[in-house]
Amino acid sequence: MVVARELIGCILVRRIGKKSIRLIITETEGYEGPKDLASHAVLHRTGEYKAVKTPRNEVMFGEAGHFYVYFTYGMHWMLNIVTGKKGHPSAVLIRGAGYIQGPARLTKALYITGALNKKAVGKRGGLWVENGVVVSNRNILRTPRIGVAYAGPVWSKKLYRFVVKNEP
DNA sequence: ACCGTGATTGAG
DNA sequence: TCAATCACGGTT
Repeated sequence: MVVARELIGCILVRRIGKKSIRLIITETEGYEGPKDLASHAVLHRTGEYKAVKTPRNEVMFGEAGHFYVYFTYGMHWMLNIVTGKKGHPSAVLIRGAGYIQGPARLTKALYITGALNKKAVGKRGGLWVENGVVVSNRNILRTPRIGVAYAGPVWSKKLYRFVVKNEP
């Protein structure tokens, strides 16, 4: 959650050939640990919830500083950065940056696909984060995460979403 | 409010 | 095997 907060105001840089796109991160969501019922790392088995490594969520169980990029709704890519210690699956979903609102629009605008999954955050992969502007707490809204009703009454209400106020 | 689109998951 | 679901976005 600390990372989700810290990423607000940082600059997401995407390099495509000789050109780069730089966008200030404006919206993030944290998914933290093996108890977070909203997390892809936690499988909803009958009568039991458990953190289980699968081909899709595997990278979440590894070292921090790698991308978790997954495909959903048959057409959208989602960009996350793994943040937890090894074996403690956690990630931050980047939901908005610059003028772009929405996680699927962001990946589309930055040409982000599953090719970046499991890659390290850095220039080698052509996608990285730099220090940007300082955004104070009073300019940040904390809300429940979006689209996680399946996580149940407790976990769906956690204030794990951070968004810069006054976005159009 | 409703649907596209296909990977992932859990049930049989 | 098969059917439901989905960390969404565009259209009605």
